[in-house]
Amino acid sequence: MAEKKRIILHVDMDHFFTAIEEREHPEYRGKPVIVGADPKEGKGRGVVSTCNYEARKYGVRSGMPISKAWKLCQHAIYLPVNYELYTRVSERIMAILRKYADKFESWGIDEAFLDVTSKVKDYAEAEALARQIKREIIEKEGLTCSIGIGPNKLIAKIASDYQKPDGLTVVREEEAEKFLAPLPVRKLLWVGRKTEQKLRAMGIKTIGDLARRDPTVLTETFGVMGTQLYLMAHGIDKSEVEEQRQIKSISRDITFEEDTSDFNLVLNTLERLAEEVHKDLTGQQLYFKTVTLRVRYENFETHTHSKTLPFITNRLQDLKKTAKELIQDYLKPERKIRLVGVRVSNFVSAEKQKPLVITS
DNA sequence: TCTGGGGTCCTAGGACCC
DNA sequence: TCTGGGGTCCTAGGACCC
Repeated sequence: MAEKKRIILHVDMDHFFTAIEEREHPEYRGKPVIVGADPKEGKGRGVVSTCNYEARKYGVRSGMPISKAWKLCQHAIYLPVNYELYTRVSERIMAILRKYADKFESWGIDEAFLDVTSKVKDYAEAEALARQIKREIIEKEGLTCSIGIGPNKLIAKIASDYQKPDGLTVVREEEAEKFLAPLPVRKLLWVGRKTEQKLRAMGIKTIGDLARRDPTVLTETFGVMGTQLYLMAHGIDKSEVEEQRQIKSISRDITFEEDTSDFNLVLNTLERLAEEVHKDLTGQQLYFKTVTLRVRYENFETHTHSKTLPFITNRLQDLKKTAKELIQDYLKPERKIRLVGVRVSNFVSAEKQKPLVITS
């Protein structure tokens, strides 16, 4: 017997951070709200994390430098990012979503994929299920979301973005190519600014343009990504909704308030970051082999330098010592530093490697 | 446009081993 | 002595996601 066709939902919370802030502070409603870096009267560093729809009317967008947001909308309510709060809300919402799915995959703090294949018999039932999910999130959390329904993750994701906020878009398998064709290539997963530019140079603007291209040419130009692009343009995506993804790395980095050539400050900051990474690491009961240091100079030139140890460890002293060794080459009096960061990776199961483990 | 922070995946070159 | 091929690991950089 043939496999039952999958039905996948993608749930995307509407302007999540600002929606939570508005819920906590009803007096903000109807006003432009921007969550992100401190604008400091237009001199602030960093970017907009999320903005509500009132702020978007002024041209403010997430990812935009906060100094530009300030120019566009000085009278907005500017708030710092309260991750602890958003994480708590996110965990409750994910718990709601999880129970509706055969397979569940969270995607960042405010999105999730649900494979509901065995829960519904057709798209009409899937739509009813989506309405029920939206109702429950409104009732329990007072927040709206947009949901896309499709035969795979790609279509579901693009569909959830199609009508916002509080949207619900259903795209059946037989409608998929027609639905995608007029959309700009940028809507596809993994097509960012650079790939969009490269495609545009080839005369490809819409997903339909892409679908008509010779797949071998795409593969020659983009490698593995080219094959993927061709399949996506035809609405094909075989990737599964994956329950638990394994952690591959843990990192912390920080941009200084001002670019600095104070190497004591840089080293002390690096120690602090190493301690935070270590705290996470022990919380997850992981052992690492590789340490990567990241430095960004004032001109935004960014370098990484990494070292793989000949043993696996979870010791803070190994992390600190290696990070400090790795940064030495980058401490140059004439080059001011904008950012430092440290990452651990190459995790090895402690069980398997017992004879080599060094513990504190 | 003067560009955060936490992640994943891919590529390409070189070292090293058989 | 001037030279293969396959496999794996490491390193640095870059694109992309939220």
